[in-house]
Amino acid sequence: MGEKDTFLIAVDGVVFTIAHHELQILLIQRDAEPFKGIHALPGGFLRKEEELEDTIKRKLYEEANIKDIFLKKLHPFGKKGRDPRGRVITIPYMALISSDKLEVKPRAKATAAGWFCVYHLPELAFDHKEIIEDSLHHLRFEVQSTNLAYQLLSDKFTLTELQQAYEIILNQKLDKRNFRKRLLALGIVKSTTHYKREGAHRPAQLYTFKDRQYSMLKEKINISFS
Amino acid sequence: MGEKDTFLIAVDGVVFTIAHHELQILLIQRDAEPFKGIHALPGGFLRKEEELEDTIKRKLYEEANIKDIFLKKLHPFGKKGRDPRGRVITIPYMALISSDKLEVKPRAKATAAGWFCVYHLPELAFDHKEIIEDSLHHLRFEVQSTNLAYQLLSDKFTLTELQQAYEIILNQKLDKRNFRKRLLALGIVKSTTHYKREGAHRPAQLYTFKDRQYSMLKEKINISFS
DNA sequence: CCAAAAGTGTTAGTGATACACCCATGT
DNA sequence: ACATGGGTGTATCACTAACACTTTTGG
Repeated sequence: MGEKDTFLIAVDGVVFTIAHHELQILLIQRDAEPFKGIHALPGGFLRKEEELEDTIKRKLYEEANIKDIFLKKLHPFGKKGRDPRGRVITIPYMALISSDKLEVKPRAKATAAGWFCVYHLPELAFDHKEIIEDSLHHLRFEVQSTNLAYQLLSDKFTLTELQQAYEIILNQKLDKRNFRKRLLALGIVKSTTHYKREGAHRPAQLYTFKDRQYSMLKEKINISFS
Repeated sequence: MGEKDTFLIAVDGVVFTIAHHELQILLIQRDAEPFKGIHALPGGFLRKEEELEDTIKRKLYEEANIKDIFLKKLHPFGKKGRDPRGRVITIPYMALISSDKLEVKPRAKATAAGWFCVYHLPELAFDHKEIIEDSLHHLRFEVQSTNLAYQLLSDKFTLTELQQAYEIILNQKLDKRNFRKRLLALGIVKSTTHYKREGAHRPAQLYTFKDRQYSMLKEKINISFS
């Protein structure tokens, strides 16, 4: 077992949030070569004693002050030329966070972290653009086949807020009546007795997710043959 | 960049085929510790100058004489205790091969390779059982949302053969008439002017895939809200 | 003429889409 | 009273699911 090649392993976080009616992603600005000054996904190298998830948690905390976040491992990127320093295999983690849990004050090393609209990304280091695109597809898929959206909203929310979240992620308008019918039919939200009153209009009823636990919607992913 | 930890990276092939009316998977028998004599997925360690895909291709060729195979990268497994020799991150590749392209005569190192029904697997080394389960889910999903099945059949085939392939993968009976309607509606196969005659019954028309190129079926993966 | 697999259509039900008006509130 | 966003129902259409008999061949 001694004569085998070994490699650096990185993890990268593709952290999505919704803010200012935009689907945003967290980027840091690199403070060292290569790509110094260029934006990149937060992440870092795996350490010997660490689990993969712990690495990404540690880096998200260090670089963006984010804790307790939903993470989903995606498939690795490992092409030879992807890091000019040498061979690095990176494992992306897709993550979602509610914007009201946010308080991204970059800590310590002060690599300026910031949120960027996914449709207007700056130039990116490494193959991070590709990684982000992959994650975005994944996010869109997940949001339609799981109850993942609960990660993006606070405990209580109006159906309009939820609809907007879906619209922003999928980047398309949805029909209000059909959206509500569908949600209730799927049984992923339930109404509360509380109302949100603000502005000169009828107060909106507040809803919660029945289940704040990642779960599959009934197997709707089916090209059924019978 | 010098003081970072480095790791062994393995790739494992989860190679499916259909034979004898079973969904089978390729396993080798380990010829060294750990897990000597126990069955495991074919695979090996990434080398410095190699792309990930080249490693898995090389190992599949060495260990099972398989070439030119469809490969899909899945998410990595990297828990600390998964390999008793030390930390290894493994990247599984799901693969599919038509059983008539097969001629698995284990080469050189003569690690006895063989095909096993996925529902009757022997004891497996490492976390390979978990990896196989993940791949199987993936396979079932892909087969319903892409034209991937073309990998499993020879150039010309009868619709009954194709249906059996689906039934075996999904592990459920399908309705003949609905299956055919659906396939033709999706436009993934087309008829040829040839027939397969065998046995004392009406000859079956032979079909081919319109497109022997991995492609998505029309985005049927949709919990639609509008 | 018998056995064996191929081939083919219709109906009922369910879910998707499209669409427009009244409601409750603050100012 | 008016402006603002909240809330609701119905009709059509498309797709899914269930189901049984006739055809062609070899022996």
